[in-house]
Amino acid sequence: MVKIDYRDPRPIYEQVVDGIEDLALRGALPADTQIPSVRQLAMELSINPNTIQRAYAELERRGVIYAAKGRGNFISDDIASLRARRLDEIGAEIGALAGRARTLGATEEQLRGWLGTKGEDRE
Amino acid sequence: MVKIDYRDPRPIYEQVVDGIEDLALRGALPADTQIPSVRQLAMELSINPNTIQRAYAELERRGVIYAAKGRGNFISDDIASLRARRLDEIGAEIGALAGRARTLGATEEQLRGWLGTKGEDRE
Amino acid sequence: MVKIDYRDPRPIYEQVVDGIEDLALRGALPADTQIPSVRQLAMELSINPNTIQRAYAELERRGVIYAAKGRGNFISDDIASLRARRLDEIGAEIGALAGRARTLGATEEQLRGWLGTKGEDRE
Amino acid sequence: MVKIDYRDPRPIYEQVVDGIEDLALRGALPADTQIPSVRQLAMELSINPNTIQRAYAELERRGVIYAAKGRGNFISDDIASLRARRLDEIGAEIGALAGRARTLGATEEQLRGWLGTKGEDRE
DNA sequence: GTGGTCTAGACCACG
DNA sequence: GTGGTCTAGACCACT
Repeated sequence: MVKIDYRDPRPIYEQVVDGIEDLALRGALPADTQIPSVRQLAMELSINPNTIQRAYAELERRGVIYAAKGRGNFISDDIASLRARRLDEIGAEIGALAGRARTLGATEEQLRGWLGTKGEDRE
Repeated sequence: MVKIDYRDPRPIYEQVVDGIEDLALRGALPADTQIPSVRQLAMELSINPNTIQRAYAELERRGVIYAAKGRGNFISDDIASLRARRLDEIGAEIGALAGRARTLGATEEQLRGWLGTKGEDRE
Repeated sequence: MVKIDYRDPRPIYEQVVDGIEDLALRGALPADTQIPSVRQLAMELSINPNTIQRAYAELERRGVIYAAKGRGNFISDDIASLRARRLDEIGAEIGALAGRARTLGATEEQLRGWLGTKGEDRE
Repeated sequence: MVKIDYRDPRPIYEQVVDGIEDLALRGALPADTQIPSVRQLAMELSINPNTIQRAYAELERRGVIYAAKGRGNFISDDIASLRARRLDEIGAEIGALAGRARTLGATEEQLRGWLGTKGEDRE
């Protein structure tokens, strides 16, 4: 489901949140898919259940999953709008970075180069 | 010299570091310019001197300033290489974000749009 | 873990940094080993926790350890490259001292003698 | 006489001490040579006379110069022993560094290489 | 419990 | 006056 890297400086709950959100936004987990229960995922990852609980709460707050009492947690069915929102955020970040780069003297050519091209895996 | 935003989630010392580094990298503070003393800036910003001290220590570690006991802190020369390094970092970040955006289905047109154009201030 | 010498003119936090870095570089602390918590080591050495905190921050900056909020501090893997870098630094220092010694009239024989021989502990 | 580098992290008085000691030990200033008065050197270097005063006091303490009241300061006539002592110190430092390098896995060949060879200017 | 940030106040070395 | 170190004690985020 998700991999935890203990050397990652990010808190564990955040790694869980990001991992599941990523799967959902990329479509790897279709709408209404049930995700593991808190206890189950906690066991799987050898992590304190409180940590998973917190991650799920955050995912629900973000609208990525919804909880059905007594039945479990499920991927939200409105992933499209979440994806759009996320893209907006990324766009804003890129815009801010580009502005800062220009301030420091970056050329337009450099900027376009950093963006990479489709097919190339820049990350 | 620098503005502190208490709503900013970043720690205060980091805001100070980024603020002064920005001024230095943009060339607003020429080489060997003396920057405010620890105590003075602390008073100006109504911040504990230790916090400023920590910020200045980080700036010295980064090579942005150099400190001399009993004399004060000064902008380093060789800002050029720091600027180049910083631009590389920004480039890598933009590349990573662009890659992630493509994964989520962003079009090349969107990406170019986010980059903005010279003169436009996207942030 | 580390010994503090109050007659040593070096600041305490630096003695802690050097002590732990030494253990890590020599391989006495394998990768991913957890080191004492800030508070625990502070108590052990009868030192203020802030001082230990500062030492650990420096160690993290140097890549000797990595920290995870709420979990603790751990020895970094990739100690090998740190060791190589450290050896380069020592080599440069020795070279500089040797040059200075020659300026003051040291003979090549003296220099070789100072270097000592394997097995002999010169310090 | 001596050059002050304001970017040098060493305190100014130490730069003066080291500079003059260096000249004396290398023989550039023969025994009993008169060195500039406190005021004169202070003016020359645009430095606070107190700072020069402190440097001269340290030089006298080290036996590099001697003060003749009312007549000025002069290079000591027993430079030879000072030089020998200084070489001993350097030797000890090199020995310590070599020991540490061995602990980190340096080979004897590396050590000899760092020492450099006569004629080569390693510093 | 863990690490990280901040404040307050003290002391030292340097100019 | 300057920067640098240390202590004491508080608060926050994370597990």
